[in-house]
Amino acid sequence: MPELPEVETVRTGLEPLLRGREIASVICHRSSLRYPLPDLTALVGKTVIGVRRRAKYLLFDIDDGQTLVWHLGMTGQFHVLPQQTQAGSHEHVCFNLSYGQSLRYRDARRFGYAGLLHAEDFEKHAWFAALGPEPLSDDFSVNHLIEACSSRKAPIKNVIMDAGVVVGVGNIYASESLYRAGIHPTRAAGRISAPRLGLLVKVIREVLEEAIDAGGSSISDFVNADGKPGYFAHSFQVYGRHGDRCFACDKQIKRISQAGRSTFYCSSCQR
DNA sequence: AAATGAACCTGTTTGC
DNA sequence: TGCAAACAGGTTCATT
Repeated sequence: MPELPEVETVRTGLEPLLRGREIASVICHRSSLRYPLPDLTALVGKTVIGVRRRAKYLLFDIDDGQTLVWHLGMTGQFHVLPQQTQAGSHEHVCFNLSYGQSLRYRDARRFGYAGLLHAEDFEKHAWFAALGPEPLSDDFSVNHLIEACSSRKAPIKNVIMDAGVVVGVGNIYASESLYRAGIHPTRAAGRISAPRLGLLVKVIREVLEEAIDAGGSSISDFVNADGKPGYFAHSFQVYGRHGDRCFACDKQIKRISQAGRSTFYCSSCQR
């Protein structure tokens, strides 16, 4: 389900609903998702003091100095519902909160995972230690991308999806960004000029910011904490449009497979 | 070293 | 229509 804009949309929706809420009880319907779940009952009686995001991870800061780290995988969703609401299908965890509401985690494919880490050094954990910069921060500079691409023979699409290079760019926004930058997705990263990589940095930022402003992209089932879909899918130029015409040049959008993922591009506009 | 493919799961779409 | 194969927003691990 989620790339960076979708996770950020979830974070924005959850933060005001959770900040200052005490966790009254926890109901766990299974002991493991992708990995075994941490002991979530340790959170009973604790208070959520904030919700942050790093890469595609949600970070629930707890008042005892711990951070509940949660990755949504492909189909993970968080919803805030009244406590009396029946558990939905594929609902694996329910946190009952003060003031009669509950935070529910639902995840059909169960690729999501969670951990309970110490807030002050969570970035040393294996999930975070090798991550590259946030794409919307100044650390994701033109020089950083030039450095990461230099002498690399891998296709540029694979490089911008490499979380060690830059985080948060998933399969949708990789295709959309390369289209906007006019760069062919199979081009070797090390054979792209510095000005073109500079343009790529700029458009990755633009695409992600526009998607966040639109509340994310809902392809089949992405919804935010209020159960509302995002609208950025209406803005796709290439993703999922294979066989249809390019809005710019009228040629057919192509679909290929790279590293096991579908890539969409225009062979005329992207070189 | 770096790149591909499989694996983890279930639900939905596509194609014969 | 019905069934099976293909495919889906992510990440990690094993195998070239």
